[in-house]
Amino acid sequence: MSTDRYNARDAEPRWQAIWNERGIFRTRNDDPRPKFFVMEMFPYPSGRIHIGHGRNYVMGDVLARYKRMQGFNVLHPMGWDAFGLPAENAAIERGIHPKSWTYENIASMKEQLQLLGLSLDWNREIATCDPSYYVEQQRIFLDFLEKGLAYRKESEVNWDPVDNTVLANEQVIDGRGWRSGAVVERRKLSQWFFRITAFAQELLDALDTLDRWPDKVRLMQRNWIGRSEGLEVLFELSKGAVAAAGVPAVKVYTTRPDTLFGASFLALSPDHPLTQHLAATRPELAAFVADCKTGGTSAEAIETQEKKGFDTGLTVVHPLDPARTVPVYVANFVLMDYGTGAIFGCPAHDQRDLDFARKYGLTVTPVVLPPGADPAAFAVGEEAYDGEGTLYNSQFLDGLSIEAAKEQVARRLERFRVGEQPQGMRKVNFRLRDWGISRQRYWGCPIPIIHCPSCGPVPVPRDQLPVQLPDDVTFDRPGNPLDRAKAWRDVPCPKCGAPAKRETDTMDTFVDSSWYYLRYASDTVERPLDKAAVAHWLPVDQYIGGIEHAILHLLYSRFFTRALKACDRVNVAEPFAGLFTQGMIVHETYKDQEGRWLFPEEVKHLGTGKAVKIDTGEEVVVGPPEKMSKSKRNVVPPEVVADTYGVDTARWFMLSDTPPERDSEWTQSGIEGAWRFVQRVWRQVQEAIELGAPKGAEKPASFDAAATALRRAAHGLSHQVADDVERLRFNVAVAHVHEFANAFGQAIAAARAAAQVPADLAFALREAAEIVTRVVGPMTPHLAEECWAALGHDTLLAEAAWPLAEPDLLVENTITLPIQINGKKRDDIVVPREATAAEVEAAVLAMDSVRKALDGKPPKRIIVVPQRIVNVVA
RNA sequence: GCGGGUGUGGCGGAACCGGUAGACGCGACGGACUCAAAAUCCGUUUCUGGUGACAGAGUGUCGGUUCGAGUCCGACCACCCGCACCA
Repeated sequence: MSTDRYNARDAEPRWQAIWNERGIFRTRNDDPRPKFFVMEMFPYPSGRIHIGHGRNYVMGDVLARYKRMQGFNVLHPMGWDAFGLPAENAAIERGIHPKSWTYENIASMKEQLQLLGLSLDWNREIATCDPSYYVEQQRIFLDFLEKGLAYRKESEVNWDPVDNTVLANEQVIDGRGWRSGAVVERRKLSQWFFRITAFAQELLDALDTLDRWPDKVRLMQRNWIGRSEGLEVLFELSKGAVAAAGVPAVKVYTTRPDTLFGASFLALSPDHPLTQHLAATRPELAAFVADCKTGGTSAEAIETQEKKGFDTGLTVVHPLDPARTVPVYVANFVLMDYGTGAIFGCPAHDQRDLDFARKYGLTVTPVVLPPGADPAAFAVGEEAYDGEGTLYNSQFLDGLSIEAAKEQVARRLERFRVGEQPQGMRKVNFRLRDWGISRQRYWGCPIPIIHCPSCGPVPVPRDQLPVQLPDDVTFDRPGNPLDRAKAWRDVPCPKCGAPAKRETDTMDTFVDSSWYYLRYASDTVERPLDKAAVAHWLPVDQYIGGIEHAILHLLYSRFFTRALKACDRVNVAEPFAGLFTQGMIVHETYKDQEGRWLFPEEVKHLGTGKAVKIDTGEEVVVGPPEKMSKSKRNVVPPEVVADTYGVDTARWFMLSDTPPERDSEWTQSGIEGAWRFVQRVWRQVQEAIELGAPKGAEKPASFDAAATALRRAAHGLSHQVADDVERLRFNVAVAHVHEFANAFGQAIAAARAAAQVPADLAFALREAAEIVTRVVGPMTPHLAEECWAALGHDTLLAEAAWPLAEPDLLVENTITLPIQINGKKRDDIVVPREATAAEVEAAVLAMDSVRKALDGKPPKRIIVVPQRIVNVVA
């Protein structure tokens, strides 16, 4: 018996060097084979990576290697999402220039990634902070500008009044600036926007075509786009109020016109023109509006703040009942950029309106009666009723369903006139807002615009692109260094030549990641966005990344391809045909008695669930598994795993046990189990070489039961693992390989026990070794190369074909059916595969156990599900 | 606050379209090999009762549909993710 261990530390670098030398993962655009484009979401170069980062790259790599074996021309690229806030924070905190910080991180992360043995085409590597990348992004911006897909408008930012700087949402903590601690204000700035709303309907409709996306992601996008059909309704101001308001009517948007008779107030956004008009002469309202401006701009901050209102004293006339008037409030929860910036409140049927009405003592009139409720007794307490029902308390709507009432109200108000306008207008609204891309920061793609006092914003002429970031900047003061970079900023207007200033805002980093997959398609720097290459490679066949990008990144990318298509730059609308969202790797956390975080390598587990610090023996507090993070020290560096067990072990472990879409826990015992299995595969292949037939031996004419069982197991393995990998069920693929190894082990033991190995078994052993080596190839590629070479091949396994299963070996001739009596399993029966339901029924009724259960009586019912189950109802 | 998800043995999890719950692995226990150990191999391992054959219970909780529910429906509980300037 060969007792040699598989030496990963020797084999892994050796095979990686050979793959590199032969350039086998380099992809050519003119390769005639069918294409397969697989990519993982590119990383932000934050520093060192930990093993938690590796999971999605390994999953993508398994698929890439598998598809290569299936004969595809695979594109599997990698790049760096290299612009962003952390680089500037490093500059502020440690005085390192964002550029050198970023490129140093890229260098070390690249080294770590290469360690994982990923079959990437590094020739197509990109970094979004590189001018050769962002020059094209600036061209795209100008294309969008020409097509009206980019424009400028006012929009609010988080403003830190002490540091005099704009804050990101994550820099606002409990409504205060993270560095200054000052209460944050919302302040308006003129900013650039991409008109994603122009595609709102199309982005919504096309979700139905994305059948290889998770349903939950499509649902999240659908809700985010938030299409609603409603009615815009004009509320005329009461006679005495028109003068004060300066306008004859207020327009509100509602999706529930059926509840109009339940209206008890109108609420205006603090930013509504009428609010602004009134506040100009009423200091107490101005103060209320100013108060509404404190706190962050995030939806979470706005929606969780206390609901507050201000009674303007004005009233409006009810559109369907001129005898009634309704008070007008200003409320902090009404958003100016959704609908018309004004709503009517129907407290009985909307929880937020109800809370507001209770707080300010407004009437609550139910107008929708739940099915079966008594109209005399039904009342709304602390919970609004938003279910189905019948209209009442609503004059001409009484007795109608909600849908019918909506229709009646719309028809009637469309006929009414307020001045020249119809009082009601049907309107489709989207929750989706245009995408604000301006960032008041240095480390991002410069927006190629020059602001001229007389010509306004002027595009930078295309022959002057890229507008490169100046290197000579300082981070010693808060604010955007580009505002202070005079030599860079002050330029003549391209139109009139007068002194002008560059746009100092840079682009949102989501812009960078909205088209990088298109850049990968091109194999030349000269044409970073190459229409023909995009037509060849897109859509991405399989995109793999975290669920945290379910909405923004993926929606922005879907918008980008459409916008680029409108500019005639590409021909593809949907960028990602297949999407997979993988879970994170989590790890236990450890704290010593003083509450300091400890690294896993400082801790030793005792059998009892307790753990101690290795050097002191002090007991350690073991916390639940959490996302790996530097701050909690629950990280495992890939180098350490590679040095101790080898990369293939780490890859195998990452694919094992946990379904890939779920969070997976990294454990020491798990990695040791993976290491044992890697060794087991190696040993079994060695033994099969020793006991089996030589390479190229002739196939025997027949196989006995033992040899056939092994052949069934091996051929079944290749069939099942292919299916598992296609469906990205890597944990099940791993289980199938384990199952095979158990069968392989028995066959090897049988061969070893025989005086002389029979020819059919010898052939089957050899065949099994050849099959399992190729099947594990995508998952443990270095081990597989080593086995492949040991089997006598002088080709690379990475370039071998997937083993084709013989169909005859995949079907069983007999089937074991479970027998249930009254839904409980009581027995089994073995029947021929092609037995009819009637034959099965007869056989079942003849069984002792069934006869006993029936006790001489005929069964009430008997259900035979062919090839599945039999249920006898006694 | 709004939107989305997850929940199965001691642990990670499997179970296809409603059809044998617990595949496979980890851990634990027992055995073989060994002078011994490591490594390896074999066996047992959901819970309760029983020496045993076996019986009963069991997929977060409560209820429903069905011949049959981890799977479908309703209500609830716990935890996780996103919310437009983190990436």
